[in-house]
Amino acid sequence: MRIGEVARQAGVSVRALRYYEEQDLLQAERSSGGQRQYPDSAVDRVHLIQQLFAAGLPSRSVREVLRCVYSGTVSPGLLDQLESERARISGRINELLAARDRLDGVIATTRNPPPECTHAQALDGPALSAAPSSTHRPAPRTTDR
Amino acid sequence: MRIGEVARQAGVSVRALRYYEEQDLLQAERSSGGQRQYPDSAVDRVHLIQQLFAAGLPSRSVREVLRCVYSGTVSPGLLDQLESERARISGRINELLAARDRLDGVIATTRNPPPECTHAQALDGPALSAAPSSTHRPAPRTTDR
DNA sequence: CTAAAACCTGACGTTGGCGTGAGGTGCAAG
DNA sequence: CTTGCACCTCACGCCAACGTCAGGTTTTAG
Repeated sequence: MRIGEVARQAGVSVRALRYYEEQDLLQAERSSGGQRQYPDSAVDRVHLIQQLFAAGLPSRSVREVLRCVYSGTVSPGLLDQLESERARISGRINELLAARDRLDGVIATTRNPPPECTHAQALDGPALSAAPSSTHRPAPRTTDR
Repeated sequence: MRIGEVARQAGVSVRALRYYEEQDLLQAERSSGGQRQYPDSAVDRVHLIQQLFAAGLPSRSVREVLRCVYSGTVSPGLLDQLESERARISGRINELLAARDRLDGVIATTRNPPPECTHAQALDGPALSAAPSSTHRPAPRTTDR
């Protein structure tokens, strides 16, 4: 399989695949003419890479995870690193949930403005239902299992 | 209130506050000597800005949201834009949930490697329980309400 | 055999939210 | 007055995952 086909099947750009090789995330054989040759499994591997990138892992971490998954060897300290990555992801999810709730408040306010805003404009504080609380959110619902 | 105090209370850098002004997200009066003067409400406003940035909104969108929230005026098309931002956030959350599940699979495999990997190394496909499916994930649980 | 895809290797550009000096000013205290 | 800290305005640096152009080679279709 050549690079263009892998790119199509995996839904990424050719440039991305070359970048993955440069970052040592995805190896390829070379044909006599110097062109990259991939096994079919490369497509799945690229999917995994994409998901890990989507999770916000840096390429260094992705590299280690890939080594672990595809070789069965466990480098020391990797587990701790994975756990901390997991924690970061959970934290990020909670951030996004909070932000989405906040945005929902704004949307609701926008959709039907409350009477207190119909006549009074340019309040110097946010008196809308989007309600920025003074110090700290109560951390409504978490997602950490 | 001067810039350093706002920065401390809001937990951001002075540089960030100046950047917000440059991006027209946070205005400030100036003292006779040219120093920025903020009302107390600026701290909450900065919190809101931070949350919107955390949600991945670009500064242009943040600017519009702020105008809406703090003035009560609804610019045309803003609602659609907010909805699409919300959708993006939800999509991002689902990506992260999927990635976290994937990572959990890797972690489980790492913690106690399955027998099939104890003797066979260098499988050309991922036969581990992290299990990259061939084409498309079934989109397990969504978070869009 | 030839033209057109598809591929190759550099190498520079992009994007955003700031970090980080450099070099100068405002302001309250001693 | 002068020390010293907080503040000011440029303006370049950064990081990551590629996009993109340039200029040349390999492979494939006819």
